Amino acid sequence: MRQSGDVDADTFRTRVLAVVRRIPPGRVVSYGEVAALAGRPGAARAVGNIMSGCGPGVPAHRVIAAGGRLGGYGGHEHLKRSLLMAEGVAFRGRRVDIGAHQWRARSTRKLVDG
DNA sequence: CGTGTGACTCAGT
DNA sequence: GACTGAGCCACAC
Repeated sequence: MRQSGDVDADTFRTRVLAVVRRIPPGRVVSYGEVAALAGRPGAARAVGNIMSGCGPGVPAHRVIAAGGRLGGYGGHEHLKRSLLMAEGVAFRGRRVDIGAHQWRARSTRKLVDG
C-alpha cells in the first residue's frame, strides 16, 4: 500500500530496476536497451548512474555497454565478467557474444530457441 | 533552482 | 583497435 511516504514508483529509477530484475540469467542487455525498456530511450547514461546505487537484488552484472562490451562495474569489470561467465554467457575476447546472449524482452525466442 | 557528475553511445580520426 | 569530441539523461548537492 503505497502511502504518501512511499517512493513514487514512477521514477525512471524504479522502472530501470524493474527491467533489470526481469533480465533472465545467461542474458545481457545494454544500458541503452534498459533505458528504452524503462521508457526513456537515450538515457543510457542515467541508467549507469542508477545502477551504481541499485543495491542488491538487482542483477546489474547483466547490464553491459553497447556492442557487447562489459562497460563499467564500479571498477570491478572483471567481477562482472566472472558473474556473466558463471551464468553461461559466452565471451568473444573482451566482449560478450551478444549474438547469442543479448536479451530481448518480448522477443521471438521460440523461433530462435532451436 | 542551477550545476556537476558518470557503471553511456555514436561518429570521426 | 584506440583516442577524442559532442550529445544525452536522471539524480545528488
